[in-house]
Amino acid sequence: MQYWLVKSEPDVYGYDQLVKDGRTRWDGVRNYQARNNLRAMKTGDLCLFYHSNIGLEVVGIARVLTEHYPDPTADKGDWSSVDLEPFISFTRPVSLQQIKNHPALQQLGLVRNGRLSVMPVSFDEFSTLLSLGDTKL
DNA sequence: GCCAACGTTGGC
DNA sequence: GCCAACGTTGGC
Repeated sequence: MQYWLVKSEPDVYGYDQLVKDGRTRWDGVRNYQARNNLRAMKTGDLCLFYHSNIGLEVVGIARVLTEHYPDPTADKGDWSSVDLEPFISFTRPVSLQQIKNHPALQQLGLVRNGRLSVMPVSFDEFSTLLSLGDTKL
């Protein structure tokens, strides 16, 4: 089981929308590093769901439903998508400020490379974020 | 709205 | 293969 963090702008596609839809295709990724991370996802992996631009907080967790397949929204190039479903909503969202201030989260991709939209997260980081979110699995 | 950080493109 | 120019992302 691997852990990830995915970013989305909530005015484009927020966690609430994922809950409403029940599942969604995570497409439109056009960055090689992020794409390679998508390709490494396995069914059942858990993704922390971060709201960028607006909110700036981790709001919940999504679950990987399918392994990667060609991104149908890409008319050229070699891009991939996976499908996600909502898994659990955080009792309390975890702000970027909290993350930046937390000693155990300094290695998080979100802190180190603010522009990467799909990144791996260690089990320890995942656990830390879960407890900051006042949430249990 | 600004700007820093990063990725991509294209000329040489 | 290098690097300057440009575009995009995302926090502030």
